[in-house]
Amino acid sequence: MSQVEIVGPLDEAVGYVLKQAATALRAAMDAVLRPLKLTVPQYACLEVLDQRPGLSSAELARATFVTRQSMNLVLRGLQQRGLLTRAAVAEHGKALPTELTDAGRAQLRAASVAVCAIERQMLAPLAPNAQHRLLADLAACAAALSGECQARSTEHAVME
Amino acid sequence: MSQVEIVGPLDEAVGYVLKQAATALRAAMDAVLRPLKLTVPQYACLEVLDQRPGLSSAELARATFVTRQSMNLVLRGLQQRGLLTRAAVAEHGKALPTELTDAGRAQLRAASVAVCAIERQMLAPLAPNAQHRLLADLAACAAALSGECQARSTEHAVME
DNA sequence: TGACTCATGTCAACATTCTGACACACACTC
DNA sequence: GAGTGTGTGTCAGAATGTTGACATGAGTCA
Repeated sequence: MSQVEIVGPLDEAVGYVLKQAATALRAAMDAVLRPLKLTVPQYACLEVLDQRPGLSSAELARATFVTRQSMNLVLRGLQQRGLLTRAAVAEHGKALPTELTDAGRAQLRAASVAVCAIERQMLAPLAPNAQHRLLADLAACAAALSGECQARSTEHAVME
Repeated sequence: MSQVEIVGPLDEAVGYVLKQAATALRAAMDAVLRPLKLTVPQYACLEVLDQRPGLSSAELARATFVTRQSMNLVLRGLQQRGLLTRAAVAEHGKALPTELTDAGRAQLRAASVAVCAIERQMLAPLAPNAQHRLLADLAACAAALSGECQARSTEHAVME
């Protein structure tokens, strides 16, 4: 029985530390977003929508790692508060393009400042180059897991 | 407008990529644990308990990033399946020490092998030294967030 | 001793998210 | 044109996790 198959101490397991970091980030974001009356999924929705206006609910859901059904509730809440608008009728297929309102953009701006502060706090112990490295490594890890389903051709690492 | 306060493209936001990696890992773990009739929280519970026998439900909850109440349900399910035992009476305070049974250890062994395979797949694109660096960087990020939160809310940080 | 604080286990109510299911709209093939 | 496949929006139910609350046991300090 080789040691490779045994999980070492938890602090040395990447999965555990990844979960720890994600949990801490989630809690911190939740704390700073609460005064703005925004949940993390709501903020994520606004952020994605600001960068990619016109996205449908289903596309938004994939971008924020939730189901279409959950995103639908999020959108409904944000729409009622006047932070975004959805087309009443579909131009193409059944997808209803969604866009931020001015109020939504203003709210997002405030939230974005708060969240950026959290990110800076999180990355404070790391040098700038280490921060970029972390970003690239995490992206590679995510791709290595999710990419397995569709393409196994990633035999070689793509460096940019 | 200063660029510092604006979240850049999502792919360059550490929080976003962190969430992406955590979600992918969670989904992959869920897939390999399902045949073993284990959920991710259940596996996490077994893993922690194996490394630190005798932990109470509350301690277990903190170690696996859930509430005491949730952990209680997890423990109840695992206990009914004979994978762990809880002391009927508390020796000290109200804490009920928990330990794995032989069946629990066997189940954990199988799960651990599967999860380790996932971790290796996730880390495959990274060189060994990059893997250790990622581990350390993530730990530093988590500490930078949770340490600050604790210090601000309770005024005194408990370091061990 | 008594009051206080802290941690634990547990109950109940609540919120959030997911799974399963259905109908609809478009693109493609035959 | 008819059939098929994919993507989308939506409803309902279930599972999951959380917050709030309470009683209990142990330690601390006046």
